[in-house]
Amino acid sequence: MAVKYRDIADFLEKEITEGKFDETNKLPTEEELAKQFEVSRSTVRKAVTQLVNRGYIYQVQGSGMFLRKKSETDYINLGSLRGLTKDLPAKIIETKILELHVMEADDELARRLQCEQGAKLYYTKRLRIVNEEPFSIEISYFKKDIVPYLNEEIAVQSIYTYLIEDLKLSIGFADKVINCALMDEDTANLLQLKSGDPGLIIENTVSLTNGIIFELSKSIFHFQKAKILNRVSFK
Amino acid sequence: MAVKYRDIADFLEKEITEGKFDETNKLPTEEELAKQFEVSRSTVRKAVTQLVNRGYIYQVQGSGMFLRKKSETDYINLGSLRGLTKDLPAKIIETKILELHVMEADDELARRLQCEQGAKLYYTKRLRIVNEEPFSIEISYFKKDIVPYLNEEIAVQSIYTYLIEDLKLSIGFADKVINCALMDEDTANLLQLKSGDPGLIIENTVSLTNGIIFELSKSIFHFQKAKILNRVSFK
DNA sequence: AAGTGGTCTAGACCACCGT
DNA sequence: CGGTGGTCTAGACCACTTC
Repeated sequence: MAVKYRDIADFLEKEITEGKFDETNKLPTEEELAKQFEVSRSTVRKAVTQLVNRGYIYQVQGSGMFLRKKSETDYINLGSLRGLTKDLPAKIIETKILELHVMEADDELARRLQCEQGAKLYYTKRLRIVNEEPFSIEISYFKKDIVPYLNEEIAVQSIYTYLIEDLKLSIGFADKVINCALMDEDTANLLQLKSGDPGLIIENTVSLTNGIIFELSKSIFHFQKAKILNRVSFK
Repeated sequence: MAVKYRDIADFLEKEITEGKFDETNKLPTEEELAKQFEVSRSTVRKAVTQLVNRGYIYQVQGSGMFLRKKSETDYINLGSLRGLTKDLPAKIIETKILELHVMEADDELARRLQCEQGAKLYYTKRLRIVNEEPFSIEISYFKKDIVPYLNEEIAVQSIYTYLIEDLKLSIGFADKVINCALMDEDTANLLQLKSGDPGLIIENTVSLTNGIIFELSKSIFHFQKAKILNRVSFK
């Protein structure tokens, strides 16, 4: 059930964000952590690797494990599944459902979702509002055979929390394409911008751990309000 | 010197990109690879993890290791250090040096580079040209105590190749912030766009493995020509 | 020289997929 | 049930930093 290295990583992540190591700016040694959690050094190293990949720490051979500078909040985190609520914890997030219904995949959608033409999909278009100002528009398509049910109550909150905790889906990987384009009038109006203003766009193709694509989404962000953060480790 | 798991990862990466596994769409089992490379299964798993993180494959417990759909070329790869030449292999890349000189860090730069005010920096501003059309403008600051020498000949080619292969720097991690903003007239002109057109921007703070920041950069991309790709694995 | 992370091994056992 | 990836251990030795 519980996996040790992930538990340890989550535990340490919490300690880090709570500032437990801020004085020294350093984590205990691997050996000390192994003793503390009563696991082998290999398991500690696996946990620590998670923290490196999540962007919290870096390791220096011969020296130790150090905290990375805390990232400012208010960035959209590209490398996580967490969604706006967690990315912008200090803000008030609201969601307005503009559309939500079942439809059939056309040519294009079938190709991009790797499914049959005519396959049933949930379609939703949502307006995300941050601190009472329009922030982004999110258009998503979910394969209905994988996400058999979706309603407004769920879509107003975090769809991903529902997918993971209720439907027990295990998300495997995603392709994210980021670009910038001029918006049409409808989109601009929703974001309280002018037709012809640009939007910052993330297109997302998400697969389960077994490799099956289950979601396609397109998020259009208010270009003056959204910044995307990506923390990379090379190793 | 050579590290086994990295050699194996690089070797397999090459085989994958050359299409060696395209028929089956599947890699050999971990055990088979261990036998082939004459290493332990743990070492194979470490190599394979690299390929997962690089976005080439995904693993399914109980089933095997499968190729991810090849990403279209023509995307800027966010997760790598490779630079335009490798990201856009089918294109002709040219670089025009607009500025290159040593300067001193002001307040703001000192803060962002975590160095003394007045510390010497290399400053360079380059125009990147793809298939004979302006593609992006890249402004970089390098700490001179870490990058003691830089000239036009180097800056016209891949600065990172120089840093890694000649200066033997080992890059540790980076913070990348992506956003979209309207360009001033100078920048727009360089990209053959109109003042007020948007630019797709990546701001990059790069550290060595020992945690010391050595570069700050800002790349402004032609909004109609650039797309950024990020492949994420959740595990 | 001592401390600390990095690589690698050999092996045990578990969890999941497909037949 | 056999095949294959996932977790975990105990220990050896190496590479780098720090003093």
